Amino acid sequence: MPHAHSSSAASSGGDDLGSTDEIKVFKDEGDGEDEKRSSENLLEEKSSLIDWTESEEKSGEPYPGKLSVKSDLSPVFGKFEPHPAAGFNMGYLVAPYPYPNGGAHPLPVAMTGKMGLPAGGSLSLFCPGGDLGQPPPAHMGIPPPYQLDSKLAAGLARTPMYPFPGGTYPYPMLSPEMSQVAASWLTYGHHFDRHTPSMYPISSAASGFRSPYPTSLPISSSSLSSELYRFSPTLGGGLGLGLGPALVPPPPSKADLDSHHSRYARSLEKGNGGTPNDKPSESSANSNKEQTKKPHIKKPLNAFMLYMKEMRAKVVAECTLKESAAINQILGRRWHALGREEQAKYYELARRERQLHMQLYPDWSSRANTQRGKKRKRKQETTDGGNNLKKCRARFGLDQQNQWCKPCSPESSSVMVSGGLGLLRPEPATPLPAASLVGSPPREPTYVNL
DNA sequence: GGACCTTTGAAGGTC
DNA sequence: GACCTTCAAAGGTCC
Repeated sequence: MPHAHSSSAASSGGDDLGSTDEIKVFKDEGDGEDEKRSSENLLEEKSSLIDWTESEEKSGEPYPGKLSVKSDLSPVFGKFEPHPAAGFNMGYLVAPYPYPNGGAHPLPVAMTGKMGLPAGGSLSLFCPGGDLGQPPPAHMGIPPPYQLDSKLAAGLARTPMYPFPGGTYPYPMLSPEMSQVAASWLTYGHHFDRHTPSMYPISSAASGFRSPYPTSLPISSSSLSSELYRFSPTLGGGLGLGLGPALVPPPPSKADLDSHHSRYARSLEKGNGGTPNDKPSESSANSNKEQTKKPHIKKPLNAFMLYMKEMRAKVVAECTLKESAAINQILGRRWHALGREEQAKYYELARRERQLHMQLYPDWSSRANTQRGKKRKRKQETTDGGNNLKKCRARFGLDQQNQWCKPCSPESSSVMVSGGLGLLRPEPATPLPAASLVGSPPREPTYVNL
């Protein structure tokens, strides 16, 4: 069976930064030795980065690591080198890293941009008056660099699911304390994150990778070596990038990883139909039982998820919001407002997450993950009014009820328009008539042409 | 307790 | 190749 990651990535063109070529490099240059490179080596290199990060903070010296900016991408992908970008920690980048075009990304970058703030430091784009108070740009997003041109040419955009009628955002405005927080961000500049107290039990050895993210998951070397260990950007995939709790664990020992890998390899082999060495006497019932016990290896986080993980806490504090749906919409806008280079950092991080995930779980596939997942989200769209009500309201918003399907229309049903879904925005002053509604709405495309 | 909401992106399946 | 579906995170809400 071909490798799920490399095959799909190569066939689909990859997700970022010209990964098609990169994957090709990965496969072509892999003489076996590099591909067998163990994760503990990676983690050791992370440790060196940690050490360097701490020293850099004192001396201001650039990362003296193995990699320099090269026009050739192969070192990054093919050999999984400790990338200087791994020093991108707590809101500042510590070294240049290569881009597909061979160029170097000058770093550090302005943190106002990283935070989705205007370069001038104005608070106008904060959620109370900026993020949500302005209509989304015609071009909602900055696609990954590898597809930027094509998407721009296509004029693709995503329609927001949470409309804010009248260009106003109904959530509480920036509180005084949060104004201070916001101001402190601007004041602290590119090291703003280090002022955010970490809630993680980070060892002193890893303290160079401070994390602003709260977590309830105590991370220890023992937990890493347990069966409960699962891939997460916060657990080992982060390369110490400061994007979440998973990115800042103390490196597990070699024994831990050996044990972990071997157990997982066996687990995954069984889960994927077994190996020639599997005992044929194993009953299907036992197999199913074991399967249910297998830890769920989650997908590596994509660029936006990494961005959300990093920025969520700030948005929550800034907007005094807790509803993730609303927060995610804010983050979605901020994501689109990010500069191309800023986004590229997250695409780079996401790529590394996937690379590490591939190395840790070479037999993992999203397909198997879906089949064996604990939950199955997002029921298929049904024709019942209740479900469509949620869909239409969420999809089009209360100010675009003319686009609701007939069952959802307030004129054709007795369903209350306001109330019910707590996440929905307040009813507009003058609801649009539910005219020209015929049948159910078409399945919404992810993007719409403008 | 679990589905749902919301966001973007990755991956895999289908046609 | 286009399109569709699911799942990653997150926490409030609803059933």
